[in-house]
Amino acid sequence: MAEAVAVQEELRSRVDLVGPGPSAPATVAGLDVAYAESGDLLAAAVTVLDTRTLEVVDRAVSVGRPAFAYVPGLFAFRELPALLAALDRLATRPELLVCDGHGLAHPRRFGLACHLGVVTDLPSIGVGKTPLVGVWTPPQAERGAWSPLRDGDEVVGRVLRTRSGVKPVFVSVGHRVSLDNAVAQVLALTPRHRLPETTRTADRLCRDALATATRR
DNA sequence: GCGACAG
DNA sequence: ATCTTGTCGC
Repeated sequence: MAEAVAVQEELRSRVDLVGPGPSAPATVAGLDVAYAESGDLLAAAVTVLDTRTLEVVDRAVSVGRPAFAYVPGLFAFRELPALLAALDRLATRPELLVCDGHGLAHPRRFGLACHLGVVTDLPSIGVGKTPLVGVWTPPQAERGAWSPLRDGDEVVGRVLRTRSGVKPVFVSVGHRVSLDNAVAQVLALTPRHRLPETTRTADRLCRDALATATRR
């Protein structure tokens, strides 16, 4: 487990925090993982959406075993293998990865989104539903409002309101994307729901894959 | 020492 | 993450 931390400290030097990343990507990928109640089986899914129509144009899944125990801060080691396997099965090359979890908003500034970005060398961002690190003040109630997510004296992300009057999401940079662009991409992916269409479609796909794998 | 703690 | 019912609102 100490080795995992060492790996993060080593790889974090490869993170590109400047970006700014694609301003108008043609395709964006969503990644998510579902677990069986038994906890010994999981399904990872990647869906690639056409950013203009938000329709799924490519998809891939990977069923396997959790590669690591769930430890906050080392979360990537648990899902990364399966997610990479799913990414390898994609027929297309997405221009941006939208991860279900954090990027820089991590105790060592190397969350899942950073890890996935560095390993694939693809632009990536993290969109978390709940915080891992940082303090913030609630953003205004209107969609698009945000407030900085601060950890110590660093701004590690933004608390973004994707739907008026609904609980905000936590956006942070993963790799090769600027924070401004990360927020712009998330808003483009949330025309009607709190979570990006990318994570919603990936979530449905991995749940279906898990159900299929379980009943066999 | 006692909590908090992505999914 | 997963286990869970009804309910309020667009």
